[in-house]
Amino acid sequence: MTESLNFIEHIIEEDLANGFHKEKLRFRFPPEPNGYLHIGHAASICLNFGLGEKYNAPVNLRFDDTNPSKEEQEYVDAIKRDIAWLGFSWANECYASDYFQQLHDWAVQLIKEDKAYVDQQTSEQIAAQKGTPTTVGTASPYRNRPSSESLDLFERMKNGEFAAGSYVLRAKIDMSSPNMHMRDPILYRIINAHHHRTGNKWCIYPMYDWAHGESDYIEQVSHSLCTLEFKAHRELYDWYIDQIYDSKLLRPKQREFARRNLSYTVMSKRKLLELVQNKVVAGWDDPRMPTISGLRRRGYTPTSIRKFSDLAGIAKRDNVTDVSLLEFCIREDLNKTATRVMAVLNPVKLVITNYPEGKVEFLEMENNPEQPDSGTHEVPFSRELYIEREDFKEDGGKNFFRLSLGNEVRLKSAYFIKAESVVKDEAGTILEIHCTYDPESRSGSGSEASQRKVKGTLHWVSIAHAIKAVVREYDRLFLEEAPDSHEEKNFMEFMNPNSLNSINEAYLEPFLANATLDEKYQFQRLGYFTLDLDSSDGKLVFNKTVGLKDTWAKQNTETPAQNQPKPQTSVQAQSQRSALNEIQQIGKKLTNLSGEKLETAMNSIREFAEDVTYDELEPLFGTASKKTGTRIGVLLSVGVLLKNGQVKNQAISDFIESCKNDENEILKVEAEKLG
RNA sequence: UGGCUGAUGGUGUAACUGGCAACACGUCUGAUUUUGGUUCAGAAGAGUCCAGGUUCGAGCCCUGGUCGGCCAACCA
Repeated sequence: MTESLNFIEHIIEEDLANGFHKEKLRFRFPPEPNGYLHIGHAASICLNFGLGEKYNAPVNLRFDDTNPSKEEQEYVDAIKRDIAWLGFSWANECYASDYFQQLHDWAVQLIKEDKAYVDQQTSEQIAAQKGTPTTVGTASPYRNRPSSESLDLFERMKNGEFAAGSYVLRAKIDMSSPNMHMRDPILYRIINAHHHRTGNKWCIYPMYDWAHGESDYIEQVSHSLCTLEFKAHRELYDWYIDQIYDSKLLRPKQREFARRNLSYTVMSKRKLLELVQNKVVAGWDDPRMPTISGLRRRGYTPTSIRKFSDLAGIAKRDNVTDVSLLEFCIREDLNKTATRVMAVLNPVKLVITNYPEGKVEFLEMENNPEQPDSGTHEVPFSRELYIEREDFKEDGGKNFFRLSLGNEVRLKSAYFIKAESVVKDEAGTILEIHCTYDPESRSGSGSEASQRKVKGTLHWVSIAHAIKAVVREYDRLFLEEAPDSHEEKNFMEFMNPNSLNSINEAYLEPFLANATLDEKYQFQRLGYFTLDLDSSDGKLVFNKTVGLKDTWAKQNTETPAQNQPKPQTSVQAQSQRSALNEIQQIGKKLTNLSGEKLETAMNSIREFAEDVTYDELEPLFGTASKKTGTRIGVLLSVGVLLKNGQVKNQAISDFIESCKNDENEILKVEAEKLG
């Protein structure tokens, strides 16, 4: 199979073609142990480890532990657990902190070469001298301090003689560089905190840029892949390596890709931490969190997450991937592997009046129809059952395939029943449904009666045998597709208040008394569920991973079609593009529309046209005749201009005339209107 | 006002040296079905951000724009 390559693979292939030895390929995944991994990290993990598998190259797991004030062993452990769970194994477990001595020695070398100096200004002073992206910086008064003096001060920094914040070591590069990162970046700062690995051995710690590239070099990583926001760091990354580079060794190269965003959630450790700390969620592994541990607890499988990363791909542009793709991946996996069981979440009592009281039958049910070898298990059947309240309507109507009075349905793996009557309380709520069953129709009996075709098949549990459980259903955490893309609003404002729905008394078939944390279940007709950590002996708690695809629910709710162009109604969207641009955009789609949608589109063009000047519009009179939509947009705008007092000059007349002769009906009609 | 970077169906990605814009999700039909699931068959949906240019031919090359993202932590 010849898969198409992503742009990183193209880079590697090109390097290989240019003589780079395949055996020297080496990658790394470099998390900072300051939080839990999320689905965005999974993209990076799958990229790096996937490359390792593809080229049979080692992949290191390297903890970027250069800031002890934010990092903890707990995070190190969680990160290792998550990567291993995803099914990847790293060649070496590395830590930036392993290289502290080497990094220090190289820093001393830089000072001796007059490429670094100790600064003793406040961070405010240093920031002020840094300039802005549009104005150059100014030199620190300590920039030309003799290197012997810097050497002495750096040694004393290391020995703990100075307070935190009083001294830093800076690289001497270029205070007027257009790249802010090159304006004498800080190499070392003093932090008096306990480091989770080096303890109190050090009180000076290297900054990210100084540690990262050099660590790549030490480990001889060939391709150092990171996200787009580090693009501006690349120049510095290269500068640092230049200072210590030995041409006999491999020189790492940094390349950047776009981070993966998921709709209806946030994907930054800082924001996820905020959710945890504000107790909006129960913890890093809350099943609503986009963390690997959250998804695991929710019931996602490693296969599904790797598949998702595979399908979503990797590129350089900003993106928001729809969660429906993730949901597709987990459904696909679970459909093949989940054990089918029956559970009723919102029960109503069903009495089979012609079934003997006290009788119990144990019926066979397939564990998984997708896997013929998966066997069967027994389900008890009796006179009184629970079915789903939504599965009964006294008068269902034509499109209602479930149970209604006088109507026959099949009970899954059991018998056909026909509803005869209902018992209600004073408020009209149904308390019991009374029905009769056909004794000849038992599933699997092979009888003629058992092979009848009916539209509906319902799931059920026997009341006397059912076990109770808590079932937690989850909805998206945010109501907004991209909650953190609004500059003027905090992402917390978009929280979905109903993201958790806990059902305290759901009824499960007794088979589930032996449910395990590893096993995945399909509650038939409802969705995929998995046991939660909160379960204990006698108290079962299930998480709903994802629902089954539900075309019935879709029919009932008038959800707006998702495959239509989004109406550009937001003020923000409109103000960001010029009116003319909007007209062109709408115009393009015009020839695909008809009826009401066409009217709406044409009207919005007319609205935008109010903000367009003749001078802007005129160049478009020459628009190629095959671009009919654009020409209609231009013509409509001309109409508005004329209405507002624009004089009809020769150019306009010519344009209108050419539209009249066009093949397109709309164009002709609109042109006629303008004379 | 600067530097860097990106723009391809509703969404995410492809398209090697310029050659019929492809795949997946999603959407919509129909068939099958003891899950309104699955499976199978099919459909709709893009003038590749805009305007020029080069070329027999441009998503790709050139020129000029537009719009988005990133960059001024002793964070990573």
